[in-house]
Amino acid sequence: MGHPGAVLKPCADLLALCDCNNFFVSCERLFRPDLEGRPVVVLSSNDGVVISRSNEIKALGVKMGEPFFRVRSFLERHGAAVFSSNFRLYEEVSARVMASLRRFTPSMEVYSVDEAFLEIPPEGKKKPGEWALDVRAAVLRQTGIPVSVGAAPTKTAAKLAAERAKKRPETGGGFALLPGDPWEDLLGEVPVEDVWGIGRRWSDFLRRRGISTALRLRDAPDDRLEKYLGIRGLRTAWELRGIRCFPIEEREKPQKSIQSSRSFAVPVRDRESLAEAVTEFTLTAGRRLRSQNSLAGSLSVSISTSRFRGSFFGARAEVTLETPTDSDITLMRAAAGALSSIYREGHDYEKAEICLGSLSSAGTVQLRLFGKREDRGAALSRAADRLNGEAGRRLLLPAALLGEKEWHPRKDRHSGMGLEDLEKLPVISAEE
DNA sequence: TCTGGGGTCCTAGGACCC
DNA sequence: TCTGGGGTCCTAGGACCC
Repeated sequence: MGHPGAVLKPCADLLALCDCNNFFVSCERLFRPDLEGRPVVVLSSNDGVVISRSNEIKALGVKMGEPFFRVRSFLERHGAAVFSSNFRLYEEVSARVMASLRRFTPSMEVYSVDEAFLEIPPEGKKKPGEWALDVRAAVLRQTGIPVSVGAAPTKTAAKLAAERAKKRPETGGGFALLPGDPWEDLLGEVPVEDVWGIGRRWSDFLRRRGISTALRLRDAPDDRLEKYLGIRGLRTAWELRGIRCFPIEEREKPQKSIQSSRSFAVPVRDRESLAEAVTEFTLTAGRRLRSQNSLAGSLSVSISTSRFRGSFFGARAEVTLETPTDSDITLMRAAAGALSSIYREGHDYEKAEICLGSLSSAGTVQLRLFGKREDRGAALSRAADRLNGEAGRRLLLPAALLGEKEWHPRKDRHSGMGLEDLEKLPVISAEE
């Protein structure tokens, strides 16, 4: 014992993971009930790779992250519906799912756009399996999104429970994994690489040492785990023993860094286009910076050519800002300076990225340090946020960014749907 | 022709200070 | 010319996640 930082707390409490099934696909199906039962995929930016798959697609053997060009004709042959990603829609639907979940729990952590950990309330602890099914039914009724709910003493175990609920129709989409025999049985069936927190490198390493299942990971010696996988790996094993090491973190913490990047639809050679892209990404990051009420203390710009063709060139420059800021004008100026310090002619650039770092709270103290000019820039940026927010698109922007750009990511198969488009909503008759 | 975008945490090693 | 221990902070890189 004596592992500092690991919270040794016997599992009197139960928590649950609620995981939306095939989330992006399910969002697209909200507007296209005719796609129920049909193969559907959603593609990444630039229609590059498959990032969400319906069950029918999974059954056809199409993998997550598969480049679209490689499966395109295969998908056509099978009559699959293909969508470009529409993150604005997915975020709106996500907010509704989370609101629906909050009614079931005193404490909840939004873990990702399609997942949340919930503390199970006292009444749910008596029959956690039934409680899980209730949650699933309510979310489906209220939002139209199918979810899987797994209940267990720890997050790592709840992940396994939710996976079981998703994969086995007989569970009805809800499953409770409680210490005892079923616990051992299930852990024995789960490949070690399917455990939350065990990725490619670690599972290869573990398998080479005969640790091929979640059960074997649970029973591996602490000193070896800590030596080879570090504290995170050790905690994962403890969680499989039913000891809670990763608590539910209810309070939403502000992000510590904010990045914005895109691959270009076509290679970019000239400095001007690259500068446009960097400016656009800076505006995107700036808006998110202000929305979480932070100031950036540093900013970095990276540019690179394709990883897949020709000889690779990449460069990165980081600048420390004189004063932490949330002014687009200051950020854009810094980004332009960083870009010109790394730009080299003669390369086919495929991607640019900007990252805001050293974030601090835009609260009390720093504001007094601001000079007048900085104040104006920040105020202007916030006014733009307000206008653009109300319009639902970018109305106010630098002239250089007006119009369609060749490098803008392709979205040939965008559904164009949003929850605010009432006229576009399909009319369906549903039985409750 | 065509291969995503956005995060977090941990650790090792170097710089620097006493 | 050779030579110590210990602490802190920072950064880069690696691992993981969705």
